[in-house]
Amino acid sequence: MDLNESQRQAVTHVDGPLLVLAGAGSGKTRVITRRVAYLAEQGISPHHILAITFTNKAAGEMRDRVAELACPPGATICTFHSLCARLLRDYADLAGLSPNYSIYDRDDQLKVAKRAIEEANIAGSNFTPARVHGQISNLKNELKVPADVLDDGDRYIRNVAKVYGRYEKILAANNALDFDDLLMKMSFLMRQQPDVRDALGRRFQYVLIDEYQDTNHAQYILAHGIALDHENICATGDPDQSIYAWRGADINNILDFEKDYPDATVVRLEENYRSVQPILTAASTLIAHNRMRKSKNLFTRKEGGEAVGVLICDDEHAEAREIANRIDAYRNDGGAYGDVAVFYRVNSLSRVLEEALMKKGVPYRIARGTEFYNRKEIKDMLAYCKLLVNPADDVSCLRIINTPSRGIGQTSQDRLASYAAPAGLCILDATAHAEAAGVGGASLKKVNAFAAMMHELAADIDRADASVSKTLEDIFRRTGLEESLSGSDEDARQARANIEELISTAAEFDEQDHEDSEVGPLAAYLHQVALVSDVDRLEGATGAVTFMTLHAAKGLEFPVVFMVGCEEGLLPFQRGPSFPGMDEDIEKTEEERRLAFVGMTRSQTRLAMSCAKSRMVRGRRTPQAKSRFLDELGAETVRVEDLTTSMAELDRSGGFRNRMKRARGGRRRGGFYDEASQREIIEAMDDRLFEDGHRDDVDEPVPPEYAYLKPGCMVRHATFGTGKVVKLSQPWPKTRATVLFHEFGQKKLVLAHTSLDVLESENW
DNA sequence: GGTGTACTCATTTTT
DNA sequence: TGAGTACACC
Repeated sequence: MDLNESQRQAVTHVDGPLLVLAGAGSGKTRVITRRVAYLAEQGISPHHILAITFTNKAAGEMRDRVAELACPPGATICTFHSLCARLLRDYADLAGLSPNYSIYDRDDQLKVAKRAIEEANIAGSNFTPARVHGQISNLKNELKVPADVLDDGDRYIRNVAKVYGRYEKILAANNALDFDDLLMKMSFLMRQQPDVRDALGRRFQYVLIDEYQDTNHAQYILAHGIALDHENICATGDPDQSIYAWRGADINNILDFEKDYPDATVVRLEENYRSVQPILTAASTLIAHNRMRKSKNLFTRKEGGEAVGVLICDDEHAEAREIANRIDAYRNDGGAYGDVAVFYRVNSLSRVLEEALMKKGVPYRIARGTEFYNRKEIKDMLAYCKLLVNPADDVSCLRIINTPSRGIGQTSQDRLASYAAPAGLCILDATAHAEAAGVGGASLKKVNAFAAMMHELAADIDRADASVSKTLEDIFRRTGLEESLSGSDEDARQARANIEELISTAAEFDEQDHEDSEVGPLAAYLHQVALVSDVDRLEGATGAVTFMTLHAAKGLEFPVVFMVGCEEGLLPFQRGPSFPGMDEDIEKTEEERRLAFVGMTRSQTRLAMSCAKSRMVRGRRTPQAKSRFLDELGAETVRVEDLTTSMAELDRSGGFRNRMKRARGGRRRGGFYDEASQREIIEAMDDRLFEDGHRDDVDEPVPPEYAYLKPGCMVRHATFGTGKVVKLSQPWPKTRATVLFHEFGQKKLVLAHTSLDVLESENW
């Protein structure tokens, strides 16, 4: 067997609780997949095996790898959320739900939170939907209902409890669940219905949970509930990689596993197959500074390897330039761009890096979860589906009642809503009583037409032969979405392509068999889609440098890694001011240290960590101190390179910036061009500034970079990346431009909000 | 529905 | 600084 001794031990352990403490890069995934196959070889029906992961991506990979091991199919390999979604459909009656419930995504959840705040009549900057929703989410993860915190000592929490109560009422009225509900309702169901728990225990006789260090309380209860009788529970994870406490993950779940199961077998996977010695030593030395952990002795047999670089730079621009140069050099030495990753603590650090790489012509990609399913046209389509499956879903109803616009304006919507509420109707029902609701004139006809259309669509779905893809096609055509997107502009083209893609994923879904008899295929499809984000898309070698946050890096590996912004305040992250001697939250700092550890242990052969002595933070140049973590790496395996020059500060704070600023009437941004290209721009444009760039209406020169913004220019936007200007909505001076971005289709950008950098223009 | 402007707020985000 | 948003106005 191609396993080391401890891996073998973990794989071949069959009955009873097992804790696998899997160090970074120790072959954990291999152990889990082999273990599933091994259990099957021992004559255990795969039907009785449940493997739970945190992401669909991980679940998919595990399924593939188990299949490769010639394991008979039938094991349940899925995420906590998808497991619960399925069980709640099966047990809908017992859970007091209707199985066609909608699953609300983050946007929908925030809409509900917003309404709940309004209804609870609580205002204040502490009560933003996002914030309150976060609190509610945490409470749900702890399996707390509003009543549990209604008498809390903290007034803020008491108010949150009020909103939480309203929030739950709204969800219930819409027959909808949020992500946390899936876990919470299922936990409650198991608690209240011993029969359900027994049945699940009998069905899933072997339970495996991956990334156990990131489980929250609800997930803990679920896993242990299922395993209550047989105790065949195998938890794998690494406490040193627990980085989601802020989202409710409880590191004590893994630290206390042996208390929960005193008989547990504990296996430590300590041989690292990923990193060279200096990287592993530095990372281990760093993490040894944490007190809340199980000590581990990671080792590697990989010989050699360079010392970990610690780069000290003048500022973020110097840092970015240095990294760009090194990536360039690596490539010239025969390396591939795709080998390289750059990690940062916060997304905002990516900008300067992007600029530097772009200037060097180094291709890069940013790993963000900007999902396919977040696009407007996709969400519109799915909202129609949700509404058809679940007419009570007012959030979806309001989303599409006037999309595409069909003359049902805010007023009519309000009338329908206020008619529906006291009558206990949903809004879709209310459209059948539009006249009674006070909708009159032209709007009345429009509402009636909408009601009739939805009625017809619903009737068609009920026909037995309706496949999901066919339903989607019908919706696209008959709701007028197709017509509204029939234009020839890039926006519409992209939207149509996206919808085609959606329909083909639905066709794939149609191909699979689903035993789900509780609900129709459309409902099952919606539940699946709601729980899929496409981080899966970040795959394969692309020949580009990869940028991502430290959080996003978990589970990945790269030959070459740069970690930027290793400065106090950024890593460890701290909001607000701090000073020596100030009380610190040790647990938070330890999580930050784990985050640094995760980042470092992603790298296979080369690792450089950089810091800058000064950095722009929220529009202010701020002196930065290097991260304490850099001092905790141990001196032997680290090579410090001081790249600071006394000249640098002078260059940038010098007269040129001010000149730019004055030329721009004291507004707009700066800091993108290096001095040489800035001079070039100014010189090229000095005599044309008046002609092209002077605003007649305002006695103020136009910012030079915008004066030359024309169709064909390459531009860069902080959120969307680089793109090409398709058109300006009117000739300059203007405030809006349409830009074609490779990944995001066409976006209208408001230049008055200073969101663009012009990269190159034929006019220069 | 498009446009301009004034305001406020600023981690990480597997589902 | 800069981006999203709320709102007023056409």
